[in-house]
Amino acid sequence: MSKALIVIVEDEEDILELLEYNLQKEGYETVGFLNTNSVTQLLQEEQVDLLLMDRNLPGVEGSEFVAQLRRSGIQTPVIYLSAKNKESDIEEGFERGADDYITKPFSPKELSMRIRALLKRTKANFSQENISYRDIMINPQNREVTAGGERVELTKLEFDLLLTLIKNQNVVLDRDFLLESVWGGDDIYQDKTVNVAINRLKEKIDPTKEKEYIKTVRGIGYTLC
Amino acid sequence: MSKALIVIVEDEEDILELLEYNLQKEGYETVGFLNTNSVTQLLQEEQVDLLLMDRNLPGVEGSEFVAQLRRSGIQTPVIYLSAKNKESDIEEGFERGADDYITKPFSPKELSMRIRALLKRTKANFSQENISYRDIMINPQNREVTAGGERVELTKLEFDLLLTLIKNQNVVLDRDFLLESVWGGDDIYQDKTVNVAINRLKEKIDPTKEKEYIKTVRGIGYTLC
DNA sequence: CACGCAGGTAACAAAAAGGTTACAGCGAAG
DNA sequence: CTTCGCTGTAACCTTTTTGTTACCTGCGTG
Repeated sequence: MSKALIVIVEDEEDILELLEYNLQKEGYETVGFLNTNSVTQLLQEEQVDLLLMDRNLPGVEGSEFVAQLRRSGIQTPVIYLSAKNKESDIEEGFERGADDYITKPFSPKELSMRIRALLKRTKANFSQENISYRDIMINPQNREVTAGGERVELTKLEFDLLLTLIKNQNVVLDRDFLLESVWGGDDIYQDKTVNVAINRLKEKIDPTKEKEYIKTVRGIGYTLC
Repeated sequence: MSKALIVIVEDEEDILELLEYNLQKEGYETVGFLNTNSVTQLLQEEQVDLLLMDRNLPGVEGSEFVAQLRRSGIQTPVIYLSAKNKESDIEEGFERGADDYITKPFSPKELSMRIRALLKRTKANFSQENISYRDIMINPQNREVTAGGERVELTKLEFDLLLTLIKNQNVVLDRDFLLESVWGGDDIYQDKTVNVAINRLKEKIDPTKEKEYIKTVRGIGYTLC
């Protein structure tokens, strides 16, 4: 199991550094931000395990930011760090999607324990692994494919084809194998069917034909390697 | 969707009653104990969703009891209620398997929020929170739905369908899954049944067809993303 | 350098899939 | 007992996907 990735948003640079230092020492991978600007993007692109969030940020209120995240479907666990310790503040924090709420000043040790407790409960649930090859990323859960950062729309057949190619990267797959595993072995198809499907797939993931993801192996079939 | 079951261990009868009263008011099912004697048995036999644990029990120390539970493989989430608020005590509590640690005196409201936050992560279905997707808000308690601020009247089927779609947003749900989880796996239905139901749902939550909440994934099923 | 063959391309038609509407059976409410 | 609303099915239409065919391209060998 790889290191958990923790994103920290804290506007005071000293505190941010201290937090990062402590958490890295505990064996976490950390990314720090001084404001919320590019956090959303990171959360969408990377598998972030935990968000440590100062509530007293200049500009956007931390909890409002989290509420936005929740509305857009991002369920990353959140722990608030806050000097606001009025009961109503804490309530509001939880209402807006917090998983835990720690009031400053806090002991680094307690923070660490709370992080561990929360990760224990959540790490397992977020195990949607993305499969990838070079700059192609595939999310099997929602069947989204990006190539070179660009979103690519694939049909069912194309998606299935790409998936088996990527799952078997570095192996040359012959047409019979592909027909069997992608098309399903019952019906009878021609070998050419594979060629055409591969072609359509190539056209979509690499329209300019610069990347040459899929290599043709003459006389056998195709491979990603 | 049934109520979450919370077991409370607290030796002071007054406090125990107060806790039970508050939590039942929040819609939880509770079982109270004045000591740890028969708690283990209950945890093994029933599907208990949360254990609220006083640390200062006569006889066995609360955290020692939880440590034993963990050793015997019981992973029920635990929140400690404790007057012990020394840093070392809190650390020890977490080390011995706590998921959260609340120091007395605490506000009933904060306890309730922390319970909800923890259940959200451990038992997604018991969340009492409103679930939402974009500008659709759904209240599972009274089955009220609003889309774009407008109240929408849904039939039971439509509601259940929307709920599972929202709960699984960002995941493509195929028709078999939907038939299984919304219609119930016993009877046999046609795939087309899903199409028609989705259509009726679309018509109600987005009559003008501008929002396009529900995306069709050709060859697979539907998704909210 | 030319020939043959495997693979690429493009066009087309069949098939598959989804949307839409209508209708009938069923059960709940009155 | 009647009525009304919900829901599954069927029929029909539209759109998208995909297998096939025909033809072109280019590689590799003799």
